[in-house]
Amino acid sequence: MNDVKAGPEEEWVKSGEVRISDLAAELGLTKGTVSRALNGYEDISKKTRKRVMEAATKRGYVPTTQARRLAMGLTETIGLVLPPMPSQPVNTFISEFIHSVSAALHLHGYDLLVHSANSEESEVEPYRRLVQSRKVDGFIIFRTNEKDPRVNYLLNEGFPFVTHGRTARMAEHDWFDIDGEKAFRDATSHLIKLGHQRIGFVGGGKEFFSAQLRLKGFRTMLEESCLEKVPSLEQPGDLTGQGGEIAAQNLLKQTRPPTAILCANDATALGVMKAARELGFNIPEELSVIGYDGIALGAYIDPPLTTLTFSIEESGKEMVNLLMRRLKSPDLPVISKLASAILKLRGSEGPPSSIQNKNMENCL
Amino acid sequence: MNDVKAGPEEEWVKSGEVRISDLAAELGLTKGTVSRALNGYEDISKKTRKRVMEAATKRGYVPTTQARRLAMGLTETIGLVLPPMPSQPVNTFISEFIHSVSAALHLHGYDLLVHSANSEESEVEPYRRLVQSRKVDGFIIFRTNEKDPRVNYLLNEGFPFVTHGRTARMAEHDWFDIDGEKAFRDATSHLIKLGHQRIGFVGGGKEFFSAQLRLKGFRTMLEESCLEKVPSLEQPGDLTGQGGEIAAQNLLKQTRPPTAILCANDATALGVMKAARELGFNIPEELSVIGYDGIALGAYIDPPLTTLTFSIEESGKEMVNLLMRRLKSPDLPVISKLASAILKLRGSEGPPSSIQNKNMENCL
DNA sequence: AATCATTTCGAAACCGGTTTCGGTATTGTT
DNA sequence: AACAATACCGAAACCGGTTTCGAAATGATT
Repeated sequence: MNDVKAGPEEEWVKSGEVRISDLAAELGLTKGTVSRALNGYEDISKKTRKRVMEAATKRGYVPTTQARRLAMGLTETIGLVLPPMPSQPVNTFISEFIHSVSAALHLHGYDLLVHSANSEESEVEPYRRLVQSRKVDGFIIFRTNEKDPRVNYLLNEGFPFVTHGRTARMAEHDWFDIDGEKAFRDATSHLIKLGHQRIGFVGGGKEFFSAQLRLKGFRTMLEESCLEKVPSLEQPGDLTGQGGEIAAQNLLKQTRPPTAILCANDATALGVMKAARELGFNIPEELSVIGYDGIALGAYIDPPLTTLTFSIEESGKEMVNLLMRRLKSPDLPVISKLASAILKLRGSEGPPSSIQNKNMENCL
Repeated sequence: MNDVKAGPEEEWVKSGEVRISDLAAELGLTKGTVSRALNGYEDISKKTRKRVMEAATKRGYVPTTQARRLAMGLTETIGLVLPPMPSQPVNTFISEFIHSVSAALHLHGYDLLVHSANSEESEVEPYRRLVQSRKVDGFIIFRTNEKDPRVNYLLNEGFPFVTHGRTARMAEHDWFDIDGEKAFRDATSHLIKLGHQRIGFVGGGKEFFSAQLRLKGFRTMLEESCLEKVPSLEQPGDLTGQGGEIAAQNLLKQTRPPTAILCANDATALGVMKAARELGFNIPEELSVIGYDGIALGAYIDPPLTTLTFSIEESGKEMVNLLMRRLKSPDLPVISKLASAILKLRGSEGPPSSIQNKNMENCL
């Protein structure tokens, strides 16, 4: 019954004011004992444990996070570094991803620290800072490059992390990814079955591993279907709408333009559609377009954009699971998980206007 | 030169391994002295300060954040709680906002803790938890309601925060907002100048203060222009595409449909455009549509969506400034900042097909 | 009843910093 | 040269928890 603080009785109602030493003094115990009682140690009698618990809830005791973490030598925090924002952000992926990662982390008692990279400094600098100041226990990395400096740094440092996307060193770290190769095989196959024979592809930057894999899926399916690979039908892009416009112009101004265009993402597809409209191509009658990402906005445009979609929520959850496993037992072998995208038909694709009905069932 | 740790010389290369006590021992000083030297106290001689600094950089010493924060009694962290995700997020606001807030906080040495609210529990629960566990020093709140439980809780608790958006208690807390009323006056005025006389409005939920203010701006300008207020032309919405579709159907199936529709946000506008297409209205010839938010994708649809836009980056910066000011001097009077949106003409509006050329210059 | 095993808790070290206080050593003054 | 003032640094408390260790109290065993 020592005075917690000079003041009226209601003082204790205010949250965040009672410390473990207050509880201990009030109960006539030491703070060590109170701590163990609260944390379920076996060497506390049922009776005193009950006393402690009741006092704790009554007084609204919540341990001070900073102190707990310092004592336990962990931060219970995961870092997520946002890449520099594109001038025209087109995708809601990031916010959905943050949302799901944060929710999943919360189930494990972890917090999410979001840091933004400014474009002037090196890509790994934010990671280095967070590691050195010991602000996080691990990282969630997304939008990996094939040769990823962030991955190199963290591997070298022996610091836990999981990537969304594969890298050249994927055998050395946990990762989660969408099977973009299969996705684009599926989409290509779908177009071929519709009767398309000249299919264009607008890719992403060479640095994005995922974009490369999507291209690979496209090529693979062309080959399996005995369609010749036409280099001029493969256009580079940059995963933006503008890039899509330019690429579409390159494709559609050719003497024999493609009857369908596959795009490495939805932003690109929107640019392609815009350019196609301006060049007088009707979609989907004269040109089929398929994107990748499943952005919700795609359902509202005319025609609605057919796209490859996947669950961002699942991505977040799975990545958190991988990371938690790694934090608990750092020496387990690396594992990975590949999820698949599904083709969401919405209307921007259809059979080509003039179906040249070659027999394509057997290749030779 | 006592052994820092048994091991080879390279041990110190690994980051995050050297503590202040290591430095102190190496220099023959106490850790208190080292700390003061590093933090610019005046009672340290130039010579030893230099010695300490050099040793610190040489050994790559970075103070452990948790310990610093515990000792100093602050978290240097700001909390941002994400509202439950809509099933069809169409807006990139959140990710841009997080990005700018995070970057601005970083300039002040603060971190951003992102927490996601799950929809089952009370809206204030995440805030309560973060306050009680002392994980943050303040909050950034966005998407305020007129009567906002979060604001009530934090005001009652005396905990620092800034809102993006006004509330019923805006006189009691710092806030930043976009002048949605003026924005919608401008947009309405623009439509009236184009010759529109029957203008529809699709609002947001009644709980969103901002949506109410936008409606108010719409009504004000109608009144100033001597256009009669037609209740059936004001439709409620929910800030989603679906809500926009339904509202548009209600508007366009009327015997005298509006020639233009103002939407409380871009998602709504997309739904309106979709419904209009399906009902056979050409945009902008037969129906003008204007949205609010300035989403980048609006530029890629057909026709490109005219919208009211504002700088999300500025919003983030300003809010951080307000919050930092509050943290530094808690007793300063509350201040607020109102920024304005600008009308970005992209093509989804134009003069009505049949201009009834009433003289509207003078009201009476 | 003496001995041993268990249960239960207190004492104290520790996590890695910051900050206050006081004591030398040095400088300045006359 | 004696004394006061100042510069500089060490010692120790502190932030608020966790965890180890050992001792006292209790219970079980023979």
